[in-house]
This record gives sequence, structure tokens and C-alpha cells, in this order.
Amino acid sequence: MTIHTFVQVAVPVPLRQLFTYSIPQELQSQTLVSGQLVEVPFGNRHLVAMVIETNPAIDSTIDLGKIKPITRVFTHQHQLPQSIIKLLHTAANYYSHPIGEVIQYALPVLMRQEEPEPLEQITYWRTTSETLEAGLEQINVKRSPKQGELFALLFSHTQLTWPEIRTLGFSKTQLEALVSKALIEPYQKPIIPLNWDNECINTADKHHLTAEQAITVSSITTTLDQYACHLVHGITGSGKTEVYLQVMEQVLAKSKQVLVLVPEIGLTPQMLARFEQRFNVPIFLHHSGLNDKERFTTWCQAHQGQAAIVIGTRSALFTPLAQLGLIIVDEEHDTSFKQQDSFRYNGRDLAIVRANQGAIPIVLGSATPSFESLANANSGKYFYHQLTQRPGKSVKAKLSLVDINNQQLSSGLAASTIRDIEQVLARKEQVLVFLNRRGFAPAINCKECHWVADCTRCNRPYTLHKNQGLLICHHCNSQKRIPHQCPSCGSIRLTPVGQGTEQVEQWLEQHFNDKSIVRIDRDSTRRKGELAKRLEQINQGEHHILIGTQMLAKGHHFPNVTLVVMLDIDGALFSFDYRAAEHMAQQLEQVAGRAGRASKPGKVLIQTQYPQHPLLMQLVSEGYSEFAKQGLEERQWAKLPPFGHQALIRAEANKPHLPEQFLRDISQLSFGSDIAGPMPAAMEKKAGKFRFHLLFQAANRKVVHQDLHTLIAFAKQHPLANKVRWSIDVDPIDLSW
DNA sequence: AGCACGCCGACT
DNA sequence: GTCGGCGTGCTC
Repeated sequence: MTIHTFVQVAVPVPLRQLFTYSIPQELQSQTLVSGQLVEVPFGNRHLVAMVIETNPAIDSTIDLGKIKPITRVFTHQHQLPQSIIKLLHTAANYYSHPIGEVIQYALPVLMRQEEPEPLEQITYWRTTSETLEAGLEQINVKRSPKQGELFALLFSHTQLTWPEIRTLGFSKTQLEALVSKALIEPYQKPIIPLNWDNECINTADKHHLTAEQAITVSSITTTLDQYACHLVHGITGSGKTEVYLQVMEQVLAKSKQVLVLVPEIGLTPQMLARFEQRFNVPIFLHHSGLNDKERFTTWCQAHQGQAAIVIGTRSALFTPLAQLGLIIVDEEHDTSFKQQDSFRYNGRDLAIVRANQGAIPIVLGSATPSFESLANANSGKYFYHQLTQRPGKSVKAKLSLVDINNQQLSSGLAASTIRDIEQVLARKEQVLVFLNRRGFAPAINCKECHWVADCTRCNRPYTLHKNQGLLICHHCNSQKRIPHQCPSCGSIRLTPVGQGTEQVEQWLEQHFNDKSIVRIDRDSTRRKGELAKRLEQINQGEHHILIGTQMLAKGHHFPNVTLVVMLDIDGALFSFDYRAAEHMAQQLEQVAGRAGRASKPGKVLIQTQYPQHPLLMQLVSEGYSEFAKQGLEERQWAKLPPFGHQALIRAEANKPHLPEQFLRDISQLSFGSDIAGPMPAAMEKKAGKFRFHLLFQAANRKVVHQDLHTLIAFAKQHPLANKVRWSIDVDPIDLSW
């Protein structure tokens, strides 16, 4: 046996290098393998690092006297499996991100500091009464409806944990109230590996499949033992979830685990509820609403194979699963899957890599697939399944354009739109007004001298928040009191420009003063539980008009909404961002999907100044698929993604010439890719920093990759490297910052 | 990223 | 006289 004296480790710092450590005598008996977690002294602190190279060639440039010994080797109990280590390496390499930082995403916080305590037994909750009715009798359901709901939930689901109960929208107080009435009790059960039997599935909940659904399920299930990527393109209401459930059933039946990724935390409760209803198996969550201990629990349960299903957001992708048999990415088009700071990975894309490395199938589902995924389906890389029918009677909402050129507008609403709203309200149905801009108005200016209140840190107009009596910069969050006088000319004629949700809400309240209007945006739902409360009220029919931002476009269903009004979408038609139209179309389809889900037909009005615009006309008359087909052809002509590959280099500093010079020097090197820039970012100044970009683009991904290596080697030793903050974004989505 | 070191303004 | 501001430099 060879005894190595040195190892190279990845340290959790944003440095693109490995560090060499010696192995002290007393630790040499332990086998150090790559992927092992160790504790190392680093500067004046101690960090958890990962062994990368066990037998490194010693770099002569480092002073041997500087090399410190490893201080601890962690036990095998919490080692990352090889599959995850491989995924992390691929990810670090693909996104050109320091491996030490990438590893952090796979380690629960509790493991980054020290070796965590062994896991306690998990506490589940169950009811104590014989029948549901007997229990409900003891609750004053009129006064405490939530307690009643919680009791009913626990009565039908015997193995819910507190984090799950909380995710489903219940509070600790409600749980404790039931405990004090002795209606529910905690219990533990021995940890046993998942053992599927017929008790695990609630067959009564199973839906009858349409022909399309059945074909999709059977196609996916013929690939359960190999890598295959299935794109399920199903219009809203076509029953994608039922397809997931029936595929999952077959995976679980083989005692394999399922990983489900959703774009945001808000979509986990409904997913969890649906899965709990169908399967009586341990389900664990992974999202930012959990504390460190809860996340560690999920990690261990998944790792050791007791969790049958893990539902989570982007970062759940790195959860080790001993017997992973299927990955599902729901709403795969959603850009939330792309992390927009630090390690800029795309959760959907890495999920595909993981499925490929693990030789298992992956299902991407969406009503509005991303152009990337559609292109991969067209080229045969993915299996493509379309679900075009809605089980049940509901019909798709009809889209139409409202020309606002010759119409009088009231807070952005056209006169004809208002008449349509009136008609719908008269039928006692609900209206949804979509405006993706919170606040009262996106700017205020002076009527006399045209001065605009700009944020000095970002050189952008402040958004007027009338309710809070403040001007707020939506780019850096800085706040300021509303001036009474123009600081430039002294005039008091300061007026709001444009509309935000607050303003539309105010106008609707004045105009429809006998109706209840509810606003759903980040401002109105800031308080915990406020969103759930408002959504509940909407479905109880307490409100007549809903006004809100994209929060309304995601996942929630409003069966009684029969009219959707879309405001202010024109910006996307002329954006420099080639993806703007794609995102606008997806948003439009998603919002339209909220309406007319019950047997009531829905209608979608799109207000625009450009009713003749080819993109809009096509979307309205031929639908998303044709729109995407046309869009992809244009991308192909322009050699834009997915037909070309991009990487964006961002650099920022508190003086404009520094990032510009830094990127200019880089751009002088010889590259295989086409280089654009350096150019100022669309928001050149943000939060007091000056930002510049350099864009790499090539038909071949390997060319871009090679160029990034050249760039990193050069940038690391550039004199300005410490004066500017720079980063690499592979497959960028947002080119504006 | 942290963290220390280091050199200049308003406070007990 | 000190506390603390954040510029600069380093981490095997």
C-alpha cells in the first residue's frame, strides 16, 4: 500500500485553485479517498473541505514550509456519494465556477461547520379519535376552521411531519391547540428502508387517463432503466400531474426514489398535498423555508434511502439519493431554475446531467416549454409528448388583442376593457388583471421642467409607492421621501408617470365601489401567510377583481375567473433581450391558463399599442407552439441559443473605467468564439457600482469552453483582477445585469 | 468570501 | 487620546 503524504483539497472560498495539505502521522491509517470531507486550517479559521487529489504532483511554486496538516478526517457516515461528486465536478467545469463553492451546494449547513449529531428519530403526527366526526365534534369548527382542516388532514394522512404540516399552510398554534385537546399525538417509528407494497397507494385517487396521457405514461415507463429525457408539453388543465403520479407509482413500486424539482417554494404545498393524497410513503421537502436541521433531516433520509420522494426547489438537485429512479422538473421553462448570483447554474439543465450520469429517466413538464427544450425535442434528443385535451368539460380561454391607440385609458385600462369587466362582474364571475409592475407608478416627473426623480446609485427612476408614502428604487431598494417640490425648478407639479398595481387597484376601487378588489404582489403579501389567506379568500368568492403581478401567473387556480386582462406587455416586443418575447408569450399563456378552468369559458384581453405586431398576431391566432416554431427559426438564423452557445463575463467596480479596461484587455486575447464588448450593462450603474459585460458566442459549446479557460488564466494574473469583481455566466438568461 | 492589517475622521 | 470607517492583500 502506498502512503500518500499530501492531498489537494477544495476549500469553500471563491478561488479557482486547490490547496495542498499534508496528512499527519496519526491520520495516515485512514484511507483518504477523493470526495472525502476533511477539516483544514485556512488562514486563521478552520473549514470543511473536500479531498480532490490524493496523490498530487507537488507544485514547486508553493513553499513547502507553508503547507499545513489536515486537522480531521470526517467519518464515512456522511460522505457524499460518488454520483454527487461526479455531478459537482461536471457542474463546476461546465459553469467554470470554483469547485470549492460548488461543493457547498451539496452540503447541508450543519455539515459545513462540524460533524453533525446523528439524526434523531423523526416525529410524525397522528390523530387519536376513532372517527373523523368524533374528533371534529370536539373542535369548534366555525370558530377555528383551520384546526378542523388540520385534524381532517392528519386523520387521512398518518405520517406527516411538522415541516410538511407547516408547508401545507398550518401554524404551530393550530397544531398545539389540537394537542391540548388530546385529539392528536406525536409518535416515532423505526427507520426502515422504503419497502413498497399495495398499501402505499391510494387507488381511489387515481384518475382515468385520456388516450394522450396513457400514451405518455407508457412511453416514459418503457425507459425506466435507462437515461431518457421526456418533454411533456401539456396545456394547463391537461393533467400533467396525473402523468407524473402514474409514472412515479411505477418507479416507487421498484423501491426506487423520485426527485421532483419545482421553480419556487410557493408551488411545493400543492405538489406535496397531491402526492400525499396519492402515496402513503415518506415524502421530504427541501426548500428555503426549512431550517438547517430540517434540511439536514431531508438530506439524511434521502441519502440513506428512507425518503421515497423529495420535493424541492433548484438546490434540491444536489440531494444525494441512494436509489434515485426518476427526476421530474415541473414548469421547466421557468427561469427561476437558473440561479442568478454566485454559482449561476441552471437546475433544470443539471438535472438532465444527473439523470444522464445516473442512467435514469427525467421528465420535463410545462404548458409553455422553453425554446431550448422544444429544440431538443425537435432534434430527437428528447422524447416529446403533447397533451392537448383537458379532461372534463373545461375549454381553453380565448385570446384577443385590444388596440389601445384610439381609446381613452383610465389608469392604463381601455374603455372597451372596462366595459368587458363590467359585463363579467354582472354575471357574478371574477376578473383577473395582470400587470407585472408593483408600486403606484414606475416614475414621477415634473410637469414644468421634466425633471425625473432618479436613484443616484442606479441612475434609474424611483418607483412611487403611494401607500407607503415613499419612493423606492426597485434595483437597489433604496428609499426616499416623496418630494413636494421639484428640486430642479421648484414647481409643485410633480406627477406619477405610468401605472403600477397599486394605481390600478385604486382606480378599480373607485370605479367599482360596490365590488371587492384584491391585490396580489410582493408588497401586499409580504406578511407571512398573507398570500395563502388572499388566495383562499379569492376561491371562496370574497373578491370580485384580482389585480397582481406574476405572482398570479404561477400555479394557483382561480376557477371562477372568466376574464383575464393583460396590461403593459408591449415592452417585450421591442426589447434588446432576444428572450423577452419568449418569456412574454410564456407568461401570457400561463396567466391565460388561470381562467375558465371550470366549465365556464374564459376570455383573455391583451391590451397593446401594436395589434399588428407579427409576434402578437401569431401568438393570438395560432398559439404558443406555432409562436415557438417561428421564434426558433429566427434564433437559428441569428445563431442565437439554442443554436449558438454563450457565456457572459460580468465585471463591476466603483469606477467605470476599471471594469471596462479589465474586459478590454481580456477581449484583446485570441479566442475561437465571437466576442461582443466590452459594453456597459443595460443598467450600467447599479447600487453605486459600474458594470460592464463581455459576451462570448460560438456555434460549438467546446469552443466557448476552451476560451473560458484561456480567459481565466489571463484574468487571474491581471493587475486589475483584485480591483474589479468579475464573474462568468455560462448560458446566461438575463443579459441586462 | 472572510479576516487581518493599516492608515485617517468624530467621539467618551 | 481611542473607536471604527473600508481599501488592500492573503489564504496551502
